[in-house]
Amino acid sequence: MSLPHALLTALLERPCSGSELAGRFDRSIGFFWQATHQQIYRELKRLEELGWITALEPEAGRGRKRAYQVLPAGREELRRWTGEAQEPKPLRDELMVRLRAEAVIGPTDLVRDIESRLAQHLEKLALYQEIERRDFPDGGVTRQRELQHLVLQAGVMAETLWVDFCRKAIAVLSEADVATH
Amino acid sequence: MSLPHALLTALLERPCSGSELAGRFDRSIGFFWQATHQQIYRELKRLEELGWITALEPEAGRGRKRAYQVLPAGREELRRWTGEAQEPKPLRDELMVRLRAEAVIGPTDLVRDIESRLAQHLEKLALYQEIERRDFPDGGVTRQRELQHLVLQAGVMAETLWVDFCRKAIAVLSEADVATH
DNA sequence: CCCCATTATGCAACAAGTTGCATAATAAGA
DNA sequence: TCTTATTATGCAACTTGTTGCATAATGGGG
Repeated sequence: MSLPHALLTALLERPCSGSELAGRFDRSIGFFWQATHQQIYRELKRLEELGWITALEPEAGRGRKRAYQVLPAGREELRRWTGEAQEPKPLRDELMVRLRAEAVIGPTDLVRDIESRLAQHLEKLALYQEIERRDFPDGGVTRQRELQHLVLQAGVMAETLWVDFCRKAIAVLSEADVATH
Repeated sequence: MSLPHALLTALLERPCSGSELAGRFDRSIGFFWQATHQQIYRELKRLEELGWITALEPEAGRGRKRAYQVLPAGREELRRWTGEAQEPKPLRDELMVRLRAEAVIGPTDLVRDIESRLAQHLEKLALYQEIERRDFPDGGVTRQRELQHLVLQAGVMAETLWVDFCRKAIAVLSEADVATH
């Protein structure tokens, strides 16, 4: 159960409409949580029924766009959920299955895909580092800023890990399969 | 669509029964892919209907345990899937949402949960490193072994990342919230 | 042999993610 | 002003993961 809480977080950061949320989940929030517009609308309806959020009147001149804001009960639910104990989620990535599969069936086109992934991860790493420079030149002045920076750092660390791992994988996959290697 | 392929991989590594698969998904395969026994049985039935695997006769003296093995069509499907291009899956972890939530609502018990997580990740890291020492003392002699080692290394890298990250998070979360900090 | 505990298999309901499709409202361009 | 493109909202079907529950077979102990 995280999409509702991600929505509550996003709306507490800034009240906005369903479609703006969809945009934010495609971009900034999407760096650490993803959701489709169908999901978002589905969930907004639920959150409203639970009394955790409320819809504001559409702004003048913006006839249809309906902004949502978090109610006290929603804020309290987010506080509860944030502080509760949760199990870490184990690693789970198709790439691991595919590497194990190649180990047993022999060479496939997997190395080409990993080369493409390497490029993508390098690109994303550069983007995160650029965002870091732009948004957090001094790290973070308030606790809030520091925490936001921390989440971005998680992205940097993850992309760095994938870059390293792709390089390792390409090295192994590119070797000729010599029996007494 | 990865569970079917994870099952094909596991069965190619070693034909076995549904319950043995469940055990393997709780342990070794479970380090990089997880599945419940309900899922496994559901999927085995599907794979059999697709003609990708076949059930062997129960072994003598093992009246009920039914082993499965992969058919040529299943092997070919696994080869196809392994080599196809796939998008990397972006980072997606509740902990990031919770950190962002705490940034906006203020202090919660999150730091306690992260301390507990740190211990869990350290423990798992130690376990993976022990497995690495035991199973791959020389890295890997064949391509197959090298690829298996590589997947284990991914686990080591991931746990190392989480240990580092938890430490960073604890440091930030433990600071008193001073405005002009 | 009998009884109880454990194991192997599997149905079912629900939640959450994914994809397709749709309508109405609004904005932009001619 | 009219037409077309874009945007905002949202229903629906399906897949995959999660959890509860169940039965029958097998194993172990008394």
